[in-house]
Amino acid sequence: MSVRARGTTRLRLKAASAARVTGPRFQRQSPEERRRTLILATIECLKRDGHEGLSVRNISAAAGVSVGLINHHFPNKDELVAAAYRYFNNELVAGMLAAVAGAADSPRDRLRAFLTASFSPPNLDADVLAVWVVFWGLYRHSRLIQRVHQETYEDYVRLVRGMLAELMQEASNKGARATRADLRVAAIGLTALVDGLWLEWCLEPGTFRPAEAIALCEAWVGSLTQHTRGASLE
Amino acid sequence: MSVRARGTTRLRLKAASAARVTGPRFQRQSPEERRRTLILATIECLKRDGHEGLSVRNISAAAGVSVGLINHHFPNKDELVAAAYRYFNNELVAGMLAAVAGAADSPRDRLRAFLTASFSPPNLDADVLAVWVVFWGLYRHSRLIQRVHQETYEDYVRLVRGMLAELMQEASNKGARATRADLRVAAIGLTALVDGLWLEWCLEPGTFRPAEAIALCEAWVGSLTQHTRGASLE
DNA sequence: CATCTTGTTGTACGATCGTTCAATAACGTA
DNA sequence: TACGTTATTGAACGATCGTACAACAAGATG
Repeated sequence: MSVRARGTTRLRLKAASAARVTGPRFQRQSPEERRRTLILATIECLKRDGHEGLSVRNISAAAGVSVGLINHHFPNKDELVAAAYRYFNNELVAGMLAAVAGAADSPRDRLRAFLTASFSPPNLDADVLAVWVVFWGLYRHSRLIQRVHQETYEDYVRLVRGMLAELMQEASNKGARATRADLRVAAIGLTALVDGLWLEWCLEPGTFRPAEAIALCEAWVGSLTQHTRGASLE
Repeated sequence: MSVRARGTTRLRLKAASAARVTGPRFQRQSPEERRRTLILATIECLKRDGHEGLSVRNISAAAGVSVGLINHHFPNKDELVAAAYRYFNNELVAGMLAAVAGAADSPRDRLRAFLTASFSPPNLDADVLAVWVVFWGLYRHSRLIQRVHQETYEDYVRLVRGMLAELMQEASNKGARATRADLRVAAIGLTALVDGLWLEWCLEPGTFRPAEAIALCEAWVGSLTQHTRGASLE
């Protein structure tokens, strides 16, 4: 935070505050820039202080702006939080898509890339869990949050189902019999396993290593595609 | 809430409020009773309003008492919340232990009873999830909550590991080879799968039926005990 | 019936919350 | 350089928060 040195040290006539040598007291930014700054500050506060950190004063301080600016760029605090939730969701999905897209061209490699990304930073982080937990707590009572969830979670589900469909298609070519019902149950199970392991690790990082979680998930998928039948009772 | 009719309608001399015909305005209770009432009211508020419901005025209103009474039975609000968390945890574990104890005398039946209890009311409930989420959110920043978690979660882990140990012992008698490392990984995996499915169902109850979740878990345990080796890479 | 203990009430206080709004000033534009 | 737009500030507001505390009264005790 260096003192900004302007080219011309102008003499203010109206506000003749004694000896003004510093430059402008703040920088104007475009609404898009400022909104993004505030969103990032919100997530930062969420990571640091959890639900308690969600105050306009806390957030504005983290963003380095005044309290009033929040209500200038967002109609109210809930909208800012919802925007932060959307950003957080989009970042997760984008990271997953990128990880999968960067993997080798094999269903098994794509799954491994997905799992590796799931159990690596920045996702595998207690701070990140703290942020999610706060959003989950808001979910039931905020229509805004519900809408954002619905819009963003869809992409995640599509990714998981797509990967499993590839794998089961491959297994099917080798003689195994995999139905559409199996795919549905498999997606539910894999999601649950990943989420549960991720939750467990974030809450108590010492109990197992990320590599074990990945192996566990791969074994689970393997047990699905290896046998003729999966888990469903019907 | 009927008007309490006392045997003798006594005439108050000091507080000569006009025409006092009602009985006592409140009932004194033992500290244990009152503490329990306040704890139940806290959980009720948590279910109804989530984190927002955690105010002394909201809680005291739900308990039918005045605001000040909370600080008479608890040193501060955080202690009340921690007590509610302890109660909530103990209820869960007690319910699980009872379900398992009431099952037939077979490892497989005990596991099924455990899973059935996990995916049935009162555990399988969006309201209950909302309560858990709030507690999770408090976990990182409250030493009280951390201590309660540590003390109560231990019992749950012991139960899960005990059931899996039985099952793997049984499988071992039938020729399968199961190591202690497998047991550890199995406990981690089963816990994650149960938690993940439970979370998934509470968030979106329409996507699958509780019976499917049970079948999924049983198939997972089956794939562990059936084969010679589990999931670990080492 | 008088007395004592203490569970209970309800007000008051200071802190902090989200939001409003008039004043200010940064910076593009003419 | 002068002007206009508007991003930005910061004080002020009412509401609500957790807690403290003096007064009250319910119920046990003699």
